[in-house]
Amino acid sequence: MEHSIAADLLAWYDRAARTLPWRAPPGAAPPDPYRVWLSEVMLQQTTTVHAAPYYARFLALWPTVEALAAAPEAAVMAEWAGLGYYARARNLIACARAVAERGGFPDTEAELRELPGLGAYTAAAVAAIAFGRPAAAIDANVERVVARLFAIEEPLPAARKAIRAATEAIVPPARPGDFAQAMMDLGATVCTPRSPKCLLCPLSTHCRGRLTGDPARLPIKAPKKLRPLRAGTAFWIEKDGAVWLVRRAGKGMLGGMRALPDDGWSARADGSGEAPISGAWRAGGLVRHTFTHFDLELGVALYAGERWDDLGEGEWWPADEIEAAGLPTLFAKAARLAIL
DNA sequence: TTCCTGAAAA
DNA sequence: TTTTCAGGAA
Repeated sequence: MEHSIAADLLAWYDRAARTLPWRAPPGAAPPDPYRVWLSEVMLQQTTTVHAAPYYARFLALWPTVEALAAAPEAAVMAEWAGLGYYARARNLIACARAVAERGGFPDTEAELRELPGLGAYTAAAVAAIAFGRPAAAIDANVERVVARLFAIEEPLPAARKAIRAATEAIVPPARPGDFAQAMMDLGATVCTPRSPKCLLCPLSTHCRGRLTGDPARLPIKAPKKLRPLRAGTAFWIEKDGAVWLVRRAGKGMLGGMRALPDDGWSARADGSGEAPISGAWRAGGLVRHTFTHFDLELGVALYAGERWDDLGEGEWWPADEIEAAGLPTLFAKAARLAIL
């Protein structure tokens, strides 16, 4: 009974698999582990459409894990700009260096799990896709598919144990990598969050959620809490066509990224409003930006004074090449306002 | 609990 | 236009 779920899913995958830049066709030899790992890290909390151009650029710049390990940190962070969750980029570098050091990727789920930036999901995905291990790669797509398939009524996150057990029971010994990718494709294209296309689903005859009449309500999620609104200011300081940029602290919000100087706003408190240098300022507009756990209203202040000493650590960057600075989206928005 | 962003829905 | 939502690691 259970084994036919995998068989039906794989038969569907053989004709309906999405073609993605990092993926081997169904049944083909697995791609280079480096490519599998790079794509999976980029796909953490990120859609395939958004990640694809980043994947192509990274691969062109750094075709091997050794090349990435040898890359300057600042260059990697700048290439990551706009993808979000910048701890992933810091972990990417640390992981590349660890892997280069030990002479290649380990080929078991447990060893992969030890590397920086590889949690339960990514370790299982790389083990299955790159090394053919029968590991259960459970991302949000798989969670949704399995919760519906077995009509798991318990709300998330408590349901994770039951979902894991159910998933492990249907992972096939043959083609576990294709199985993992098929589950993700099914979740992304058929068993979608809002209006699942049950009529097109290769698993509809197995699906107990469908018998309840309304599979779309699964998985049940715990209610989310509302986001506070914070206020802050970013400072645009220009001199002879160049802008003053700083490097943010290595950890925390937008950690390690190039940025405009600001007044210290955070998730927990508004900024002080204090400018990094004294002199006249004029208003450059307001940027609204939403983070996971708070909304931010960032005022942009434009320097109108004429004393540029006492700026501290930072660098002058040509204002007309600000796109190339690798600013995270929040500051890219602020820069766009300032340049108008 | 702390980390971002862009697409989709309202 | 504004709001909601999708998507894992530490």
